[in-house]
Amino acid sequence: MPELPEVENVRRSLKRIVPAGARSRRLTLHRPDLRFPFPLGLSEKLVGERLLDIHRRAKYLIFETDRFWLLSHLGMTGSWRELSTPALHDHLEWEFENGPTLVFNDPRRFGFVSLHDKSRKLDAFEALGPEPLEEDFDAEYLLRISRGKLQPLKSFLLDQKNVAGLGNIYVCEALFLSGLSPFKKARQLKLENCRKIVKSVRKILLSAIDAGGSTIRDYKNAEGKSGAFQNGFRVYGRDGEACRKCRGPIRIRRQAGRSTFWCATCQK
DNA sequence: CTCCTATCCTGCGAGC
DNA sequence: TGCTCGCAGGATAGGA
Repeated sequence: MPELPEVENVRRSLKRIVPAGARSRRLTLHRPDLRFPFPLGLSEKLVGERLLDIHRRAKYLIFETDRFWLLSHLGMTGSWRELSTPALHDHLEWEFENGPTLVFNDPRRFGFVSLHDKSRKLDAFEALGPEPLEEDFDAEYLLRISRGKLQPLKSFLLDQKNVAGLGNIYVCEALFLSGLSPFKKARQLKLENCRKIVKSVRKILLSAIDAGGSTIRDYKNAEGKSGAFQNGFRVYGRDGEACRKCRGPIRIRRQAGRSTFWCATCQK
């Protein structure tokens, strides 16, 4: 479900729901695990902790409390919301004193949460590449890490250790904007191509964040608001339809287990 | 190494 | 209408 723009919108909406410094009263689990078992002693450890801030790294939400980092990955169908009516697949409830109760819901259970002591080094993100909206994601970096790689651009940009936060939708959209084929080999990239990619990725992500993310089926932020960026898709989910630029057909092909959408005329 | 496949799980739309 | 099939926004272990 959620790529960087959706997670960023979830983060912002969660911050509007829970007042900074709200004290954790109780955390309830409705099953032992999601993708992984819930951390040992999760509920006990978080009681009395204040929620100081909510951050994002790649597609991870990071709840910062007095003593812990609580990481939440949404997988494909994970969502946070303020509890009003209980629903099927509500797995975790987090109550705050004089405040709301947050609920994590995840039908497919590909999501997970993990708990990390702030006094220890956080190594959960060590394998992740740079944030695509930060300065260290630039053309020189892309050129350097793409040397010798036979991998097609699509898989190269989906790989979280190259750049962290892109998923299937935004890679397809960014590649269309860059005019580069998803099947081009990474090692064939020239510096100029890398500039195009960096610029396109940034532009797509910023527009998508602004639009509240993309709602294909069921994505909503924590306040229940859907995204609107799906209305601006140039290629994703548009196979058989006319390219908005050249009027040729948008095509779809299976690539590394995922659907790739592209325009064979506009992307070389 | 590098790259692809299968896998975890539920829900839904297409096609019969 | 009801069934089966394939696919879905992610990540990763394992095999070629």
